[in-house]
Amino acid sequence: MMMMVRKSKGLGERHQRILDFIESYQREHKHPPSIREIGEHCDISSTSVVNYYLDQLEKSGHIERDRKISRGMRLTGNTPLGDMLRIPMSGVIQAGEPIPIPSSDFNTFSAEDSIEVAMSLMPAKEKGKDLFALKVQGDSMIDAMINDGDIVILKPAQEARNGEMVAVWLSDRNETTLKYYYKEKEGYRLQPANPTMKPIMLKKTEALEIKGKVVMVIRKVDRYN
Amino acid sequence: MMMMVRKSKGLGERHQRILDFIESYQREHKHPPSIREIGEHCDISSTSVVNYYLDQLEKSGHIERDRKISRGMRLTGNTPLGDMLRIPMSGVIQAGEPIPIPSSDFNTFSAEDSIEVAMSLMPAKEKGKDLFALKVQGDSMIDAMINDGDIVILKPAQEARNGEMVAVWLSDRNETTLKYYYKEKEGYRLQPANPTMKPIMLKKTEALEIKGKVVMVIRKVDRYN
DNA sequence: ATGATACTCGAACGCCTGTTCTGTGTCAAG
DNA sequence: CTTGACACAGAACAGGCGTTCGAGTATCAT
Repeated sequence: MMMMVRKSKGLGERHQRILDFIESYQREHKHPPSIREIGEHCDISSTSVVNYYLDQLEKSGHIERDRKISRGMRLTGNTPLGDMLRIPMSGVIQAGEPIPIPSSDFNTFSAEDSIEVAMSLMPAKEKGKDLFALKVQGDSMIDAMINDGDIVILKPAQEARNGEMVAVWLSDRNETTLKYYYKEKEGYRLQPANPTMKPIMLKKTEALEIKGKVVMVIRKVDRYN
Repeated sequence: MMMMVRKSKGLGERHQRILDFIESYQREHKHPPSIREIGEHCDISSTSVVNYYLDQLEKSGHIERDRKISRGMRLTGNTPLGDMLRIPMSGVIQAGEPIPIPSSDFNTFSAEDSIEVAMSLMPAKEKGKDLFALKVQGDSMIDAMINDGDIVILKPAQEARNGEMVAVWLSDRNETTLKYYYKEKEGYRLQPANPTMKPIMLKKTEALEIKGKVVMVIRKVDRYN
């Protein structure tokens, strides 16, 4: 007989697999799977075993269950309701400091600082899941029409096409900024979103590090409340 | 026997009642009701009658059904998943024209132009349901740090407290504008969000109509894509 | 060895639930 | 008046589903 991996603490492979299945099933069918369906897709032949794991997942707080009710289970903590995007807040962005790109460690359930955005609000194909959000600190982005306290949602990128708004690090000036990006024959033009302000012209020799593309800006106007 | 209200077109009272029940049940139990539960709470004694109405609601597109699956129904169009707000887009806002306040006719299912915003994104107690959204047209709001194409979410209001950002109609100037509102002894001060710009000072005699409070600003940066 | 613990299986039980069929009363059109 | 669509009730059927129970098998500390 094969050896079984033992993990008295934390999630075993089976737990993770069940969790993943519930999520993908929910996304596809718009409702949770039954115990037997979980068993089939996770190679568990007995419904009692699935129930056994479900109990553990409930005790560990990963799911909630409505006993007796058919398919009465749901993931907790995240609310992956299919049309909501959860974007991690990986820090602040300010003129004087580089952008804190989120570490790429795939921490499935550490949804601490994050914001939720409706899928339907997301432009085009940006619905990928490597987006991250930053809180703007200071008034240094006013020429990008972005206020102190605003939230910018970025997609990691090292290069950009003309006309895209990017977050760049200008090492020569030791400065982070958000501008519309244009590559021109003599160098780069960084155009502020505010049409009344003038662009920054860069020669090809000057260092310009693209850190990401701006996907969305959100401003909560709840100050003085 | 009692007379039955007939409405071959549109939703009858029963349809509406079932729809409402499904929504409230879902919110409370995190999963849809069964046919029998609908019957009990809507005073329908037969499961077949509930099924009868459910079929109609499905055909009319108000719900989706997974036949054979227990509690396999869900509201469509709105996705009232408890933590999503649906805000109607009631038009555009531009400097030269008054704000189109949404007509207050309570059209339950005409969710045509609207945007979805996660509850968790909403400031404080603004989670009321009389919010409305406007698309900014033109560059006239740049001193409010708001771009052409941005979406502003407003709460209807006729008065405001100091420090709140309001949408006002200045009839003397024939102009709509978004500013921070301050009532001062000599009149009103309308402060632009952009700290580099100067406020508008108004005397008490000048007309100032507050139309709403700004709750949120959303900018989708998907142009040139 | 031995018992405790963790894990797995298979089957049976019984409620819950969607489906279907028969029948009844109402109302408008022919 | 007849007819047929419509709204509704009630009962019975069959399958889905969570639950429970008895039993078996590793792994490990004692």
